[in-house]
Amino acid sequence: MKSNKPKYQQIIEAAVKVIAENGYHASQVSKIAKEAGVADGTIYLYFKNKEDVLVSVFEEKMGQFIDKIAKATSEQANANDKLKVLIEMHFSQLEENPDLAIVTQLELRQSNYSLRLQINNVLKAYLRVIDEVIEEGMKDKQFRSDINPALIRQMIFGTLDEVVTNWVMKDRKFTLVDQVDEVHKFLTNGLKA
Amino acid sequence: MKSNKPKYQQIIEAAVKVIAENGYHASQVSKIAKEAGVADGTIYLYFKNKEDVLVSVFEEKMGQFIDKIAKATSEQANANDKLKVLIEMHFSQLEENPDLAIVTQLELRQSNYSLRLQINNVLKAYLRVIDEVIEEGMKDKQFRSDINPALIRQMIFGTLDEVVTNWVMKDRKFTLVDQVDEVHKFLTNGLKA
Amino acid sequence: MKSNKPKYQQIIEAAVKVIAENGYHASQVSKIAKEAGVADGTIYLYFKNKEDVLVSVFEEKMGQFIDKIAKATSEQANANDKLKVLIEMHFSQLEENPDLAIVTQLELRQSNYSLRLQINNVLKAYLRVIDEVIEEGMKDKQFRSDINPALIRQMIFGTLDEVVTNWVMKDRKFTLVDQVDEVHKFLTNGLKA
Amino acid sequence: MKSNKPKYQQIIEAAVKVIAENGYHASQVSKIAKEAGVADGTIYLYFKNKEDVLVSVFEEKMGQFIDKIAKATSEQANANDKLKVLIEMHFSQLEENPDLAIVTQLELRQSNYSLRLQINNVLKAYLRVIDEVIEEGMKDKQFRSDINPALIRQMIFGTLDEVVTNWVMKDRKFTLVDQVDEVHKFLTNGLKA
DNA sequence: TATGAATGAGAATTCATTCAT
DNA sequence: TATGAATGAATTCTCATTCAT
Repeated sequence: MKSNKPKYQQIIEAAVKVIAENGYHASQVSKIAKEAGVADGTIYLYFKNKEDVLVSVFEEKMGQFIDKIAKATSEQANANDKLKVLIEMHFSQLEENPDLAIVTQLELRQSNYSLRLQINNVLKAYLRVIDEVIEEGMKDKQFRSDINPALIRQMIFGTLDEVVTNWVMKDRKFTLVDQVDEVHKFLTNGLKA
Repeated sequence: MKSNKPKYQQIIEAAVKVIAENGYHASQVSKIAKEAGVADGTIYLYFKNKEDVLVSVFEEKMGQFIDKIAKATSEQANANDKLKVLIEMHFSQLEENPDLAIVTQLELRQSNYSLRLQINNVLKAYLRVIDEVIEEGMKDKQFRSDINPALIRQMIFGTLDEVVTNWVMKDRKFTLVDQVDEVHKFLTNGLKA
Repeated sequence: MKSNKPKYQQIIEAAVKVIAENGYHASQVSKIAKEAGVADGTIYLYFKNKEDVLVSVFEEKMGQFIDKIAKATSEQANANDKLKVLIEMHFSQLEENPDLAIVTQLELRQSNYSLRLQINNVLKAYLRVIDEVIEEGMKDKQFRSDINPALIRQMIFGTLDEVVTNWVMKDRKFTLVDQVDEVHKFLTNGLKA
Repeated sequence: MKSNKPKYQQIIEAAVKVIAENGYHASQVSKIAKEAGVADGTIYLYFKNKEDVLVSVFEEKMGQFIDKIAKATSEQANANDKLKVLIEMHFSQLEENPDLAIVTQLELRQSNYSLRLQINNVLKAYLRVIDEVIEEGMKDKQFRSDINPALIRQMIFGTLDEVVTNWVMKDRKFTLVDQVDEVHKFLTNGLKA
């Protein structure tokens, strides 16, 4: 967390709301400022520029998202259970924060290359959590030993990401957490020794 | 294919090249026109607006992409083999067309919501191909019967898409088709009866 | 002259008028465009940016100013007469174009360093004309031989420039060309052998 | 001198330094406050607004500049000697204070019309000193009697000012006081009876 | 006196699209 | 069909100034 100043958090929350409601390209700085209840110029006391606001939204929100998942998996005894909790937490956290889901799955992906790179950088922490689960599964023989961990991690992340994106694009008409078991079964079957 | 007029194709090809080289946001209509060797205004004789150019790029290129995959899978005898060929074709086609891969995996995703919807519409044809493979696999007992086909389709597509995106973002430093066997094994294991 | 396109000249003339009437800092691009009867964007078809408009104003107008003085001095037989004509032309041209006088003596001097450098570059042509008169005067013994030509040139230019600036700042309440004889006498006395 | 309060002087000195180092347009109030070691708001306890700071810089510094020249000329016995001392003092004071020279010759001239008027007002005291020398020279027949004193004063000031500006713009690569004799000779020759 | 966080007005520039030729 | 000059709407960021403390 970059700052505990209340205005910093206000602006972050306002940005999520404005982007979720208006879409990436219609989210002007002035709109975010108004939603946050501050003057346009105040944004620039807390952020370098507009891109910095967007990156910070991702850092703050995904940071918490990832921390919770990392904590929850660490409390599980084996790789299969860890993977189960990871899927559960991934789905439930986004299901509980529809605005955040819209922002991360749809809107922020419309950003330019520079922002995409910074977003990917934040995601690395999540990919490492997945990597650790895979490693543990291989060591404990829950997963096959002939897998390419990096490729598997891409497939796990791609699977989860696509399911969530689909759910958002279908206007969240089905329940995400209800899919956990089947997704988990698919992934563990794909991996089992 | 919307049109066989040579200028129509010229503009499509120019758009792919310009977007791959400059990125989505730096691909102005005037740049595409110049690359295509026509005047700016001429673009509007063949396309309704800029978005229509981009949608058409996706339609033309993904249309061919999907047709080839549909044809190849139809020539295979069972679901497992069909899935194998689908992965092979998905990877090999994009590996052979790096410009197209950059455009579809990275650049066109920066587009606005309206364009994304139209892109998804084009993708439906591909998703139907995947659906047919899944159905056949279930019917022939190669795949489990307790799966949710729609969810499985999302996971398969998400897996392939993420692997390709990763390959593009890593500047295509590894060989995509070398991953086919492992991806196929992962998916069929996840699905097998 | 950079261009003969009519719009180019329209914009130059509009800029002179707008700057003379509103002052440097209140001369927005949109105001110049409106005065020129073109759209804001049209300015950018003919000029790289706002600074380029201002530099071009100076280049065009001072270019003509200097050309006329160079031609007139070349038609005089000796250094004293050349200096006389130079002063006459310097004063009369600005007296006949009050807007231009305001722009060159007051407004464009408020510009930033980059523009000032480019303005100085244009002025070099004028300084060379003065230098040639000084050289001829020294060669023909009309002027003393113990002078530092560069210093003398600065003093001549400084003298003329200050007199004109004063005239502009005093709202042009006296007649500039009436001062020619006395200025000429002062300068030639200061220089005579 | 408006004030003897130490902070007033601190701010004046800071403004000269900041403007000399950063240029007029990059000299924000906050930068001057930081250099002076005070808070932004403190500036407004001592000055009405930013323009007032800049005017005060000119008043303070040029006030001292002019006082010294007035005192030095008053100690000379005749107009020619007074003019000599005036030139000497004009050049030497600016040569000894390069920051001040940059500020008065280049940076403050980029200011708006209102500030220029106030600067000219300060300069009037200097112009009166020049006027007195001219009057004395005419009365004592060292200078011609057929001159227009106001015009001559403009030419003298223009000459000195242009020479100093040139010296500053050429990055002070030559020695200003070495030019005193030639400038003096040029001016007195131009004026002598 | 002194602080410094907050304010909010203001302007250059881009580029998709049009339309007279 | 084809051209390309012209259009004009739309938005980020800076910085002088204020005022509650």
